[in-house]
Amino acid sequence: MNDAVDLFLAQWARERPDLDVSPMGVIGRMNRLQRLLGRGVGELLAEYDLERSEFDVLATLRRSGEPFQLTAKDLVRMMMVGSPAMTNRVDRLVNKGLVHRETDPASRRRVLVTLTERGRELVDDAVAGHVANQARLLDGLSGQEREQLSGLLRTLLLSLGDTAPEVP
Amino acid sequence: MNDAVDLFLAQWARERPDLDVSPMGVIGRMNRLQRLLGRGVGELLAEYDLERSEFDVLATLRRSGEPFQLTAKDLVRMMMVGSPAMTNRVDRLVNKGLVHRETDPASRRRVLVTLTERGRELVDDAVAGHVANQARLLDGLSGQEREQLSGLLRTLLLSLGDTAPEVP
DNA sequence: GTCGAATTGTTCGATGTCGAAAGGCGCCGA
DNA sequence: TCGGCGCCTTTCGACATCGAACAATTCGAC
Repeated sequence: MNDAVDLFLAQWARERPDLDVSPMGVIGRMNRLQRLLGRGVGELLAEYDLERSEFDVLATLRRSGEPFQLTAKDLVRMMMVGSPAMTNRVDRLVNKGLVHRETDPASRRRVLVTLTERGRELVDDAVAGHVANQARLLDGLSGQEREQLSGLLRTLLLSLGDTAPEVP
Repeated sequence: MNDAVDLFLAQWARERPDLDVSPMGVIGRMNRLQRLLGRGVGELLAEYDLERSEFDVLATLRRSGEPFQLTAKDLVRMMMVGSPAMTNRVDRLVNKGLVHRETDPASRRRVLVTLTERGRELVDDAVAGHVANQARLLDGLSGQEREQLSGLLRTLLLSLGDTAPEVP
C-alpha cells in the first residue's frame, strides 16, 4: 500500500531523475500529517466549544501552574505566533469568560492574562479528552515506534534551534 | 539540551500527574516543526517570487508530466485544500502568467489548468532550489535517521487513511 | 531631570482559507 | 425533449493570521 507521498516521489523520479527528492519524503509527509492530525484534534476540541488556537492559550496558562497567569509576551514566546494573533485570541477568550486580562501593576505596559475559574475547569476537562484523542490518532504506531518518532522529531527541532524557553 | 516540548511535558507532568501526556510529545513536536520548516521553505520560495501555495500547484502540474495539465478537481484532490482555495490559487497564477485556465472541451463544467512555458521554466528552476533547501533543513538528521523518520511518518499516514489518489 | 531608544501591546490593511450557497453544465429517465 | 438530479466550479461572508505602523510605558545616558 502506498501513501500519497509515495506517488509524488515516483512522479518526480520520472520527470526529474536528475534530482534527489528524498527530503520531500519527510517534509511532504509532515505537511499532510499536520492537516490530518489537525483535523482530528479540531473535531475533538469542538466538543468543548474550543478552537485549537484557544485551547493552546488555555493549556499554556494551565500548565504554567498556579496562579495560572502569564504575560502576553510569555504567551507569544511559548506558542509560535505573532503578537497580533495573541491579542485576538485573548480577546475571544475574555468574551467567553475563560480568561481575565489586566495590566501588570508592576509595569503598566505589560498585560497579565489569567485563567478564570470557568477557564480552569474547562481546560482541565478538555485536556483529558484531548490527550486520549491524540493517543487514538497515533494508534497506528506501536509504543516503541511512537518513542522513536518523538525522538527523531526532537533531534530535528533542536538542530533547527527550537530550544526550551525560560520559564518565568 | 531540551527542546520546547520537553518543557511542556514536564509542566504537564507536574500539574496533571494523572494524565499520560506522551502523545503530545509526538503531535506537539510535529506542530512546531511544521512552523519552523514552513518558514524555511517559504523563505527559499520567496526568492522565486512564489508563495508555498502557489508552488504546490505548479509542482503538482509539473510532476504530472506532459502536457502539464490537470483539472481543478484533480488539483483539489491531490493537495488537501477546498475548492474555493484552488480557485483563488489558480487566479493568482493566471495573473502571473504561470498557468493557463480553460474549460475542458470534453465537458464544459470542468476546468483545465495548464502550465505555461514560463510556468514550466520557473517551477523546474524552483524545484531544484527547493529540494536543496529541504535537504539543508534536514541536515540535523543522518541519512539513516531521515529514512527512519520518513518510514514512521508513512506508517502513520497510512493508518489515518491517507492512501495515494488515482492518477488521471 | 529630560530626551531618545527600547520594550510591550494594539490597530490597521492585506491576504489566504473555509463552509455554505449559488450558478452552469451533463446525464438519465419519462 | 424536457425536467430533475448530481457534479464541478465560483462567489460570498466570516474569520484568523501576518507585517508594518502606531501608541503607551519604561529605562538609561547625558
